[in-house]
Formats: sequence, C-alpha cells, structure tokens
Amino acid sequence: MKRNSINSASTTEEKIKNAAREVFLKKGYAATRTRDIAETAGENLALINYYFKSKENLHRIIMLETMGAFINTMIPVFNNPDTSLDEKIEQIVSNYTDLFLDRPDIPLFILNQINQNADKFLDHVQVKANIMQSHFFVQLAKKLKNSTYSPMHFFISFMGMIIFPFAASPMIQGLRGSSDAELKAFLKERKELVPAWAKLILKA
Amino acid sequence: MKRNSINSASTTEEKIKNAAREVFLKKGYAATRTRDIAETAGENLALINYYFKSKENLHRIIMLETMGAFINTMIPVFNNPDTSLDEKIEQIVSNYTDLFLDRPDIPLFILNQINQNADKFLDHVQVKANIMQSHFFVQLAKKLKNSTYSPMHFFISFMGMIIFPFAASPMIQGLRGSSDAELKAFLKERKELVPAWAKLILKA
DNA sequence: AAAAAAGTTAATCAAATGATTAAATCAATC
DNA sequence: GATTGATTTAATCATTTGATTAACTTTTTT
Repeated sequence: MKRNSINSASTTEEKIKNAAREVFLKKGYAATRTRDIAETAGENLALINYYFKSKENLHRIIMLETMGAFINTMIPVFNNPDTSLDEKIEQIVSNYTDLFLDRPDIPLFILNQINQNADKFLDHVQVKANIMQSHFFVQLAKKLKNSTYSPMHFFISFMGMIIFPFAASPMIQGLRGSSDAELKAFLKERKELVPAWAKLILKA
Repeated sequence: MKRNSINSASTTEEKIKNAAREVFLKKGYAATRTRDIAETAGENLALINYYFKSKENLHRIIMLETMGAFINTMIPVFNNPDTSLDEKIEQIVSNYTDLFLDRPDIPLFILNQINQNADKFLDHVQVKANIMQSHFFVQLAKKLKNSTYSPMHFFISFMGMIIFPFAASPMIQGLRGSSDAELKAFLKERKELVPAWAKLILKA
C-alpha cells in the first residue's frame, strides 16, 4: 500500500517525481537520462517505469505541472475585476519574481517548451481566452486607447523585463561577479523597479 | 582538392555545417542526431566525422560562430566613443532586431548556452571587459548618477525588451493568431517602440 | 596516363539508453 | 502467521546513436 500520510514527499513515487522535476528543468528532456533521475531520486531505475510508465509520460506530468505554476501565477491576477491596472502590474511582478526566485529554472524551461511545442502550451492553458480577453487586457486597451502601440506590445515588454533576468541570470552573475545571494538581491530589487518602469511606459 | 571558389555554400563541408547550424539551433545539442544533420545536408553520415571529427566539435564550432554573431552585434556599438547614449540605444535595438528577424533561433540558443555553460560564454567573449567597461556603460553610469537604480538594471530590462519577444515568439503568434509575416511586422514595430521606452526609463 | 590524394559510401561496432522481466522482499489483510 | 498483493532489485533486452572501417570513386599531381 502507498504511504500517503502527511505528504512529506517521502514516498518513492514522490521522490522520483521530485528528482525528475529537478533534472528535466535543469537539463531538458533530451539531455536527461532516466538513470540520472533514478540516481537523483536514490531509487532503482525500474521504479520510474513502474510508477510512471515511461520517460515521456513522466516528462509530460512535470511539464503540465510547471506550465500550471507559470500560468496560475498570472491568470487570477489578470482576471480580477476588483484591482486597478497599476495594482495588477505590481502583483504580476511580485508574484512572478517570488516564483522564479524559488524556482529559477522555470523561465527557460517554459520558453523551450513554447518553442518546441507551442500548440500544447496554448491549448493546455487556453492562454488566448485567459489573457487576450482578461480584465487586465481590457484595462490596458482603455489606457492605451490613444497610444501609438498596442496592449500586446506593452505586455511583451513587461513580461520581458520580468522573465529575461531569470533566463539570463548566469550572464548577470558573470557580469557583476556576484554570488548567488547577491544575484538574488539584485533580482529582488526589480520588484520595485519593473512596476515603476511599466507605469512610466503606460503614461507615454 | 577542396572547392573554394566563390563560397557558394556548395561544398560538402559547408552543406554539413549549414545543416548542423539549422538542426542544432532548432533542437539543441542533446536532441540532435548526427543522422538528422547528415539527412538535412543530403550527405553521407560518415562525412560529418570526416570533416568535423565529432558531433561535439561540430557543435562547438556552431556555438562559437553563433555567440560571435550575438556579441559582434553588440560590442562595436557599445564601444563607439563617437555616438551618444540615445544613438547607441537606437543602434542596439536596430541591429539585434535585424539579426533576430533573420535568425529567430539565436536568442533561445544563446540563453540555453549561457545556462548550460556560463563560463564558456563569459570567457569566450570577454563579456565583462567589453560590456562592463564599455563606453555605453560609462555613458549610462553618468546618466544614472543620481538615479535609484544601476546601469545593470537598465541594461537587463533593455535586453529583455529586445530579446524576449523572439524567445517567446510562438506564444505571441498564438495569442495574436498571426501569420509568420504578421509576427515579423509586429517584431519590426518594436524597432521604434523599444528605444522610445528605453529613453523614457532613463529620464526617470 | 599512372600514381597519389581526397572524397564518398555502405556496413559495422561499441556504448548508451529506455524499457522489461523474473525473482526477491516487504506490508497488510485474513 | 500464512497468504496475497504491492514494492523493489539486479539482470537483461532491443534499439538508438556516435563513430569507425574498408572498399570504392573522383580529383589532383606527376
């Protein structure tokens, strides 16, 4: 019978899934060996197939979970009818920064998924409905009614300012010669800066 | 003897290198099969090893070339003592947009390289000297002397606004429901927008 | 034109890799 | 506590994959 008490991530199945998450996000699907996952989990190789049927299926599970983490950070804020545009901007930056500080491999993993399998990403999350028709985009459209650029242009720049620093963090670290802690501090500073810049751009 | 007339990319060696560039940039090192490269090149599998010794060596060559394309777009502009800060901003955006419109796979390829092998990237290009001590950064530091944020923060946001749209282009296409041509037009519009926003941020 | 060098090909090798199996161990239900 | 079912293990399989080889062809040199 399966251990299932207080979900202490201590069942074999959970150990494997956690190991798979770690390795897949760090190295990508093709570079990941099932033996890497087994070793990282400290479990026998055959248990991967016993619990998850195949490498591909295990990856599918990790991918959907990770996409979920990415999207669920966005959707509720986007579709909250009770917050102002400025509040939404602050919350998006804050939520994503917290998520990526905790899980820095997510941005590049998602970008790679989007490029390898755009349909799966777009379908899975119904991004179109949840973003293009969100309250956020309605507010943006109103704000930019007389502007020279579209809400999409703002959105892309906004997301770029949030996500790019994490996807390029080893470069930042190299340029600044900073430790892991200093890098984190630098990235955290952007919680204040990015919203300020975003609002500035919107006023233009 | 090697054909070497007008460099029409028609020698076997060039065909293989072009095929390798195409496949490596699209799928990454681990997901690329040497047989993919041979098939894409329309040449015999053994010729890859005949001309390039190993898959790894061929990838090294492509990687260094691609890093070169990325860096050489930046360095000359950064270190030009005869242009203003605003002019540098315009040129960087323009040069990178042109490069990525032509070769859209570069951004994600570089980001992956940076994350898999930061040292090689930083060493190879002497990024630190060429960027941190560039004329551009001197101008930035002067401009931001009394600002609340550092040149690095600006630089990262600036690069994010330029690069992110290309790394996330399939998402943009999905959201807008746009054709390849429409996507290109959208990305080209940013040649005007991003410099305007960058200057705005600098004034703050 | 003969000899040598360069280029190309199909076949094959050895290692890596995802997956499976059958036996062994552990847990829980009667 | 014996039995049944779930879990774990080591060994093995079949395929894929990067690389090599040896024969063959084309090109260059003498």
